[in-house]
Amino acid sequence: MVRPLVLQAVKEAITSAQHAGELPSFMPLPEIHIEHPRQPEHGDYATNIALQLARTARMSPQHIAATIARHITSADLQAEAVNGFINFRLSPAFLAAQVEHILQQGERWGEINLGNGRKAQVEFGSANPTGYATLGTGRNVVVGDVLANTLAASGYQVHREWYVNDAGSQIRVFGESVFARYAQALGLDEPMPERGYHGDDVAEIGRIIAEREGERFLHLPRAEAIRAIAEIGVALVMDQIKRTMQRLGVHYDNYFSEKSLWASGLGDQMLARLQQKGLILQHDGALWFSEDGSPIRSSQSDAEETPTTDEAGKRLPVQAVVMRSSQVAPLPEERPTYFASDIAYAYHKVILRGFNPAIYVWGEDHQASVERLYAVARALELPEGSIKVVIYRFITLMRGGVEVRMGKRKGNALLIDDVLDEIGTDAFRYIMLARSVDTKFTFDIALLQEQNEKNPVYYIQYSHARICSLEARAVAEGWEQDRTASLHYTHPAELALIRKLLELPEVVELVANTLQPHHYPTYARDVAYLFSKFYEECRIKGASPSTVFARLQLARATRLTLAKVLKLMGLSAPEKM
RNA sequence: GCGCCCAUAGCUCAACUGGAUAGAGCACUUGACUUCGGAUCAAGGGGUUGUGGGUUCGAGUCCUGCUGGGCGCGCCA
Repeated sequence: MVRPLVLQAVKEAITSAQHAGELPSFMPLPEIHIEHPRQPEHGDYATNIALQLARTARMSPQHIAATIARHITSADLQAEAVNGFINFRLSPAFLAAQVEHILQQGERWGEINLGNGRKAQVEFGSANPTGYATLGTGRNVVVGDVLANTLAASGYQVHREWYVNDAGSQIRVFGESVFARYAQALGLDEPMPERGYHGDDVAEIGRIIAEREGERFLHLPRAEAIRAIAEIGVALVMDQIKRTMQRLGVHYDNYFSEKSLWASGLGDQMLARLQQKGLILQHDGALWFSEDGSPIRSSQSDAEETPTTDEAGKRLPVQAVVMRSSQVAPLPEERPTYFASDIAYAYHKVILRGFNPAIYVWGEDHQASVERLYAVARALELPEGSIKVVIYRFITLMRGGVEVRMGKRKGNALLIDDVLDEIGTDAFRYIMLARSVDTKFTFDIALLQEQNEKNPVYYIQYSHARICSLEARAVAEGWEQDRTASLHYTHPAELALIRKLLELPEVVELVANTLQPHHYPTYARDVAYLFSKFYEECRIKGASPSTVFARLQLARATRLTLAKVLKLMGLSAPEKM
């Protein structure tokens, strides 16, 4: 990576200036930021360190910048002090050497080492197994998958997991819904349950069970039949979800059952541990987790919303139910709350399996759970920073210019499979990635086909295919007469392209640190654009032997870069289109 | 009522986490190949970054008031 080299040069220059008595000693030296200036005439990298030091040094920023710039000795970096900034320009020789470096790295180009081989997990998808995977889950899955790719490219050993919420009353309601559809498929007039799941997917599952299993569940006691059918239904839903994930190009290492946390006894074990710490309290017949053991503030069902902050706006300790009372939940298996399972699950991830970080990808409807999860992490004394939650904003679905409120129970949710039928995996993934997770975006199904043809993903893939074709042609027609010439680049389009290529590891680092994958599409488009410009302005065929070689090498380095960023996004890098 | 998030070009979004003249795509206007893939390239119009204050050398970015929107605050899942 280039950035650390610049950083090192700045540090050395400051030290050198201090030895020369031209700068005072700064105790402590503030963090030095090396950034890419927006304006190309400001160079390849820049730092504002002089502006930051001006106050403590009691010198003008201009003077400090000039002093530091004077002490930059690296031959690769040309330093210039302007307006208190220090701008750096990479020498053409250095840029040429970097092209060779990229080619040497090959498929590993762009990878960095933040993890040192540590185990990391990304848990994503994890939609309730009460229906097929929907559009909202699509955003979750693609974001999670790309974060996993990024950690894998950052020196982590990455584990991908889907959490199957196969416990609780929702499964009973789902079972009742499937049972009704099953009975209807067999010609009976069975009504759907209150708050049932009305989607076509649930109806399909009812039909499948009717076909495979016949009438045998009609002869069982109702509760028993529903339990059995719920189990079969969940399995069928998960089968379909797995097929959808395969279409999306996502490979999970594990599907983790919520129920297993209680079957293994880990759930109760964790509650006992927290109880010993005095953090589990009984209240109105239910068991509560109280972050600091303070009395339960409220549980009155007719009360206003329970405040989460006090009058001064300070966050109140987290309190939440872990075990429902027998009055509310007569069935023992429906007593543990989601939150109770989350406690055991977090422990299982971080302590039993050693994932650090364990990253959760959650929709914005789970934002209230984030503070709770962090409180649990503290209570269980999980290592600081081992739990990280990414919250993404919902997708607004438009049908014919009208907003549609999607709901699994209502049965009007748009399925991933249906969208994939329309536009394919690459376009779908690109759409899901191109926006910051903090932005809610609208998905207009009427404009889908029309907009799909203009999807920037094709522009990026086209560049890749074009380079492949270019290389093949160069070989076939014997363009390269001299493969030993030293690389030399002078054309602005060449230099601009090389500079952009060199940013790849920085982009990987940025995504790894911010957990925001939308930087890849932006970057990939920039690379493709600069390549097109280079391609237009710098002819290869017919140039001098050393130029042909240098430009083909640059094209190859571009292909490696595009292939890598496409791979990070989980997109195909076609050789022909 | 309280909390989290969002508001940037006609539309969809960026802006490397406080830097220098806020950038792309789409749409619109105009131009460019008898040579490497036209799914391309070049040029142009389009902005008081919702709004009022504040912090500082410097704010789309941080704090704060307001406006509009999304989500949440349950012994739902």
